[in-house]
Amino acid sequence: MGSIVPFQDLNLLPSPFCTNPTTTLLTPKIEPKAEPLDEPIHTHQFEFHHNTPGPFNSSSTIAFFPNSQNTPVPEPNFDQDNVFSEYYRISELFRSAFDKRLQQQYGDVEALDPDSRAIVSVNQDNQLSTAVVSRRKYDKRSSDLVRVQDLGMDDQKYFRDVVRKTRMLYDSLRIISVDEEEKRRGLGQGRRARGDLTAASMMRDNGLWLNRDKRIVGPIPGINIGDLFFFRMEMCVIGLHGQAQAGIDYLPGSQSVNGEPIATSIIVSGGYEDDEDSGDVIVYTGHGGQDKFNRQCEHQRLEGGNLALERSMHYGIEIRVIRGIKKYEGSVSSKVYVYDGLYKIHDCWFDVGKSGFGVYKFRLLRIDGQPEMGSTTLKFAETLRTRPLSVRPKGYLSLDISMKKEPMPVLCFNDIDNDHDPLYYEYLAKTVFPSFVYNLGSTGAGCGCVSGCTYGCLCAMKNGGEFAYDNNGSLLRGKPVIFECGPFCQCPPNCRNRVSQKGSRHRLEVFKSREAGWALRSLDLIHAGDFICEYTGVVLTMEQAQIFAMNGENLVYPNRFSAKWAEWGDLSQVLSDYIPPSYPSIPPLDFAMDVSRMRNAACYISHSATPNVLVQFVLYDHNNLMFPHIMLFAMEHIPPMRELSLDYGVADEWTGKLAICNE
DNA sequence: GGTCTTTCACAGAG
DNA sequence: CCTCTGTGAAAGAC
Repeated sequence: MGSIVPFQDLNLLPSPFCTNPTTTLLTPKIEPKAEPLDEPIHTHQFEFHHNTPGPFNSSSTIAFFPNSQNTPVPEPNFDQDNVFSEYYRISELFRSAFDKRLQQQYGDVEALDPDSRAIVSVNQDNQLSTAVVSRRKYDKRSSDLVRVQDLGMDDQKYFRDVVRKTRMLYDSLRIISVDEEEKRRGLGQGRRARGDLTAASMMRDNGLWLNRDKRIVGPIPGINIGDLFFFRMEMCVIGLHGQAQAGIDYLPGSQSVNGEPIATSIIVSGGYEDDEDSGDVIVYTGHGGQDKFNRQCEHQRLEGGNLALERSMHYGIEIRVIRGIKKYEGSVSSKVYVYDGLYKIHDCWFDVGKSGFGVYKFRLLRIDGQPEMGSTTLKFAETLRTRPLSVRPKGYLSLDISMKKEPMPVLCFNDIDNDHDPLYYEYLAKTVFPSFVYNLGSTGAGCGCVSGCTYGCLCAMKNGGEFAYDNNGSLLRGKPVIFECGPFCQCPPNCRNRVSQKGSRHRLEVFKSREAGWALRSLDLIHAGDFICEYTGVVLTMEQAQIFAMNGENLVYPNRFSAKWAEWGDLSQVLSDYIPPSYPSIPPLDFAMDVSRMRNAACYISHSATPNVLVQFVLYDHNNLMFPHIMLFAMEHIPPMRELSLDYGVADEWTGKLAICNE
């Protein structure tokens, strides 16, 4: 049995090597007008073991504070078979044991007197807890304050995947709903649809918002420092910040165990003139006292979020900080939000603001030992894009290894050793297929849209009656293969159905990292669904590939990439009657690619089981289904400077890295 | 449990 | 650039 983690001693940084995840239910049950916690709350700790696989694996420990102070705690007498795998069920169990309100709400819950500190006994078959869960509508946020820490690698991967899929669905819904709206009204007619709001409400109606069954203090599982968001609703959906507009998110006093509000996250967007933001130190202004033009017109009061921040300072509770940055290049919206990590509030005072009215101010200091702030990286990348040598005088081997074969430069950077390897390959901007590929199949079938393609054109029909991309060039729905307009079409080059054939729109950088060898990143932010680049090489038939393989060459086998395209734009989770458009089935791909002499930036992309890049097959310059182009799209918003990764679908022995790049 | 109020949105117009 | 406006939605307060 471990020890309970006192508030003051929290290890705030999940160690990647820690295999013993713990969740602490926080009940800041302090006597009214309590002094700061000089001594840890002394309690026994219960451990609740559960063996079924789930988000918390079998080594998980759930620790919690019993609800009051000094009564002796009986040693828990658990039946080891009473096991629950899902976190929320455990949460419900604790709630039923300690919360009389739940008993009033659900008469059939067998909740004991909270003061007895005994765990409610539950039927062997879990029927009680599932009954509670199914009856409970998660239309309101929970009042359980919880801290999740020390997640093991498996749990981190699990939550990262849940968050990624949720965000992917959100973005698909947002893009598709805007696209449908424009289809209905015509491009540029009237006010643009608020896809950010539509997507959020559809997901809420389907119970797909994350972390509503608990209020998380500290890090959100699956969210890393530096992660980007383009809409406030995006952060609501995953539970990073639950307010659609307000800057301070908090558990209200009316729901708190001791009646005091507790703040959990803030957004620093520059909406208050008295803010001072110097990165590690923030002077944050409380809310209130503004008129509708955001001008301070009266004194602020110590209530709501302001009081919550003060109470969080009192208890030493960490605050998530998200920064909003206006007009960042490449953003699909007017703002970019970046998660910058955890801060603690050190001071709170009432001050006279620039307006002459009284405002509350909070000095926050960033907690040490966290990864670099995402906003710092965003700013760094901004200068790197325009003047790379001013911030990095050493380390650049080339400012464009593509030698202008790509529309954007492909940089090459190494500041850790003398390896110049990427300079020695001929840069291949587009895959070239054997000539017979171009001769097979009907080559004359192009669309005749002389003044640009519209819905219903021949190429749209080939894609199941819709275009594969929206007007920003984002992938709408993944398909077995996408048919872009090509040389047989009459449409102009700016046609919306010619996204991937134009090459990368982002400044890519091949770089050497200590962990993964040569790798790839972007100096521009990449929006989820954006085209990144083609994966090029010299195409070999399988007969040729066998000879190459016998000579020890490592080849790329396109049919091995995991079929992540199927997850992109799959709306079956929110639309029960959603039937994916029917696609022509394509034959299994029967070729390999040699990248030992000619290659582009793509072959430096690292392997990951939770990748941020997906493969989508595309045809445009010929109609041979057996030989599509391998096109790469972003599966999530990728911040500048973050390493790109791809699921090569390779076996375990091929760990971490495509061997061909490190030969 | 409704209804009201507050809120560091968002996009487009001028 | 800025300011302003309409529409909008969540959630806390009462």
